[in-house]
Amino acid sequence: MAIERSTYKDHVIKYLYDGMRENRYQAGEKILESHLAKELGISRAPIREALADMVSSGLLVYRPQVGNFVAALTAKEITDSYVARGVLEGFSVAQGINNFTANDLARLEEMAHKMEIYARQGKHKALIDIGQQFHEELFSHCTNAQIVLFTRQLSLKLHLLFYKHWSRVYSPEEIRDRHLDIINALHQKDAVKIEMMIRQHYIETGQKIVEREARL
Amino acid sequence: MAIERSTYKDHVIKYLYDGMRENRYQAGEKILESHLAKELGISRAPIREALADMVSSGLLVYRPQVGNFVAALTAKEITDSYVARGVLEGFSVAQGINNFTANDLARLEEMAHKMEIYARQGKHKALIDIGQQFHEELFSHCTNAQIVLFTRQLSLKLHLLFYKHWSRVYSPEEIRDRHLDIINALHQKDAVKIEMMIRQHYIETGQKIVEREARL
DNA sequence: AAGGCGCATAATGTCGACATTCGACAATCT
DNA sequence: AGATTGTCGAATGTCGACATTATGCGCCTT
Repeated sequence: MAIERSTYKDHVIKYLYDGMRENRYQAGEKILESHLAKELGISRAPIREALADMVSSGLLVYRPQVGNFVAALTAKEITDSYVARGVLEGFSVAQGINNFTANDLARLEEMAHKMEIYARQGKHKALIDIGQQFHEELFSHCTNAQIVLFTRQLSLKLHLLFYKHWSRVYSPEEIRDRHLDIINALHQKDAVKIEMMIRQHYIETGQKIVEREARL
Repeated sequence: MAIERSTYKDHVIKYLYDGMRENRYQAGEKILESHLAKELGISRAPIREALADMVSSGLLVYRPQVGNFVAALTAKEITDSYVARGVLEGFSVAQGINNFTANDLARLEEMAHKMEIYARQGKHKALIDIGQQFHEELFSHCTNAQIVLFTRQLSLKLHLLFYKHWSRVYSPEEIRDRHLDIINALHQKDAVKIEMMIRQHYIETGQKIVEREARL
């Protein structure tokens, strides 16, 4: 498979992202540099850079002198990651709470209803996409670039590793209500309340996902 | 300068850390791969890996096709980083609040007093070292590996970029009291209180550091 | 048969060289 | 003079090959 121009590293990263989204890699699987190099028709140098990048975002795990492996999180690590996401996104939204316009809130509400519909129809892919958008919209109103960076990093990691579970741990009504609760708190402009609500939201979601993983 | 054995990347990282600690690099300065390669007597490959690693921890900034530069944070970015640190370390300590033994608390108290002494004596290096230890001790009782990881990353970044300011923005008494306040809250085992106290602590410190930077 | 040792294989770590791109300076034009 | 363009040097991006190390298999020993 050929790749166009500009720096190869980003192409490799995108290639691996897509691969994970399409389930072409299993948790714990080893990623061989030379295989990727052959697949993409480039040398190992940019491959290595891409892998190192994904290690730093937690999608891969690196063992010196051994190689890179698709992250295989333990139950505790899954819980921890969701808690961390809750802490970060909770603060993000609270910090940016005054930057939401009426228009923003209306759009969020619409998304919540769309999510319910997609959930009922079993359109998991569409549901997951909107879910991503919803939360990206939530925390991107935060003006603290450092927090947004961490939040987005965790968002990506959890998305790629657990997206397939997320859409199945809540009923359509639960999905709608949980998101509407957040929107209501946004209307009230209560920073403390929304921080703790979102934190709690992710803690619960993490627990459900761990339970679901255990069952498989 | 020769380097021993095992993977070179870590040596390069340590070399750059030390260089930053010893003020051999200025904010915004470009890091030339070939210079480092010559200095260390190795090829550019491990250098590039080390630089990429430091980019991911925020110590360097990377511009494609141009190079790596020592991070030069704007006032807003400094503020943001300290706020982020406060959010993360605040949660860390709150989460691990029940893991502190009486012994731990006694050690922390001793550190606080040592810090006051060093501050009075103008022993900035020793003061800074104990300060690092104090906070490492604080957040490392947290069992959430993900949060600890982020916290430690920010801790390192802020340390290397601003350590020289930190020891000068508070009086010896302030340093002692601010840390004793934290220890008192730890005794009370009030998770919410300590989370917000530490968060506030870093927000204030960030502001002071920004003010001090502006004056130079 | 079980366990450990050593070798073969294949992957990662590192290297030096080449290709490509950026940034600065000089020459030219308006 | 100021701005624009062309050129050149130097740094990054990429490559292919070599050095080194981990892992698995087979043989040997007990």
